[in-house]
Amino acid sequence: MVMEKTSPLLVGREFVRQYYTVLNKAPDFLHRFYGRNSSYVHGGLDSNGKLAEAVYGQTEIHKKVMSLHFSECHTKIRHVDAHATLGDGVVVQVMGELSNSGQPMRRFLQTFVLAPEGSVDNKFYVHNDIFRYEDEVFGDSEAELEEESEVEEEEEPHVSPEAQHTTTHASNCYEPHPVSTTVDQVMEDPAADVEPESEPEARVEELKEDVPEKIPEELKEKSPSPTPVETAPQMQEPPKTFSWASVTSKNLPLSGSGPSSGIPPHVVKVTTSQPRAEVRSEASAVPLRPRDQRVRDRPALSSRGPRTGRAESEAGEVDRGRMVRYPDNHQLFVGNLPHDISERELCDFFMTYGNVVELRINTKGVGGKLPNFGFVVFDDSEPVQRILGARPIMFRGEVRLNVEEKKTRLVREREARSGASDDRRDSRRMDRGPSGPRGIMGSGGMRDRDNRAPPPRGGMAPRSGPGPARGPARGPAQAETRFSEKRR
DNA sequence: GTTGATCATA
Repeated sequence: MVMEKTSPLLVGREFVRQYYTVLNKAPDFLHRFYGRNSSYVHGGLDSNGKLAEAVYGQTEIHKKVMSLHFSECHTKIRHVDAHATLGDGVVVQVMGELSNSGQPMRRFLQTFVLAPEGSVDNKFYVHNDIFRYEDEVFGDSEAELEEESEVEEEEEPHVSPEAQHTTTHASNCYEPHPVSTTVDQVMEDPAADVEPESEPEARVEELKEDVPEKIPEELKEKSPSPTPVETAPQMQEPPKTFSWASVTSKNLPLSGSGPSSGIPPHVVKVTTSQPRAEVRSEASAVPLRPRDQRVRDRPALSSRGPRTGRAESEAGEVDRGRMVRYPDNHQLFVGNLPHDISERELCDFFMTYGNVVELRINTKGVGGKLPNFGFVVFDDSEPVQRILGARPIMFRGEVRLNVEEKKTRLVREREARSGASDDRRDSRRMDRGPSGPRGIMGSGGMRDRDNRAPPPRGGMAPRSGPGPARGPARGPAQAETRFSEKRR
């Protein structure tokens, strides 16, 4: 399982997040995901009542998109499949429901073929985009509906068992929550005002990665590890900014190349994670090193994970086999857990801070004590820092979780010997202050070349308690946004 | 109250 990072599934999920976010927030930029030879069809019937045909090329796609008048387009993603395909591409199939302009949700099936951008690894653009509404294909007469419903039931078991599990679980931990882009507040970020630029083709390059960046916060979560940025009070604002590009790119080695020149489309970069050394030739992944300079060593991420397994297994297999360990700084020790907590609940809780790659609640103490601590592993150290900085972390609004960066035995011993408490305090102090002298957390590093800094991410605690948390109250909001979809 | 287990090896 695992290796989400490098896997096509990861790529697909990230893409999905970005795509639907753009669709919701800035549909006029949607065309940037495409290239000159891309194909696009988005449901609809032509004058003869037949399914609409595709249009080709970014310019036509842009026109088409505009003609569809996306507005307040909300999407609920029910399932995402992503496989590596020919030419180092990734084929992504999305099943979900979409509502445009306040209309009722309609089920759809959308398939994307993401092709490597070419000049730079890990960058992709949408080469094909096929979207169909279920009702347009199957019809929606009542009779049919009934049948459908029956079918559904039957089918669901089919699909669902797996799909749902995946989703469920996944949705808890890994799945992109349906990007219901309802992000309101969040959007306040500058990004929101994406300037409507025009000339797609012309500017694509510039914008390429911009759009995504500005997008919703959900995407942001993955922002690359923050470059040490001082985050002032703002940090608390909308948290994560991130772009597909950045996300993916965050670990990219090559990212250096800023602009991918030459290629038109809004390119999506994907990151896969792997340790630096591995330059891979294998199918998908490419690991890498974040562009951020602060990256020093990045151990590879491993692929195992308890629950994640399933979800990831679909795609993760590519890298399977490779074992890697998660760096300690990607791991968060969580103590003072309520005894009745489940991994799932914990996962839901921490997902709002970043991508949870693995999570375990220690059950060791079974012999008498109940488990009250666990580890949450993220795909980056940044969420860990943010969490530490957001202490106190209140869970269920009442329990203050004891979150700390995972300590190795050695460290603990050392601390024990030399006044650990002091150390600990110090560390906390530092962590906390986003505004502190060295805000480490931050917003990071998004890669914007334009310097549009992503809004600091900060607010974190999904449910920040009363505490003086430095976490502004936004945390909750954010969390809610995400959770809302997931839970459904 | 409290910091795991896992892989395979030069």
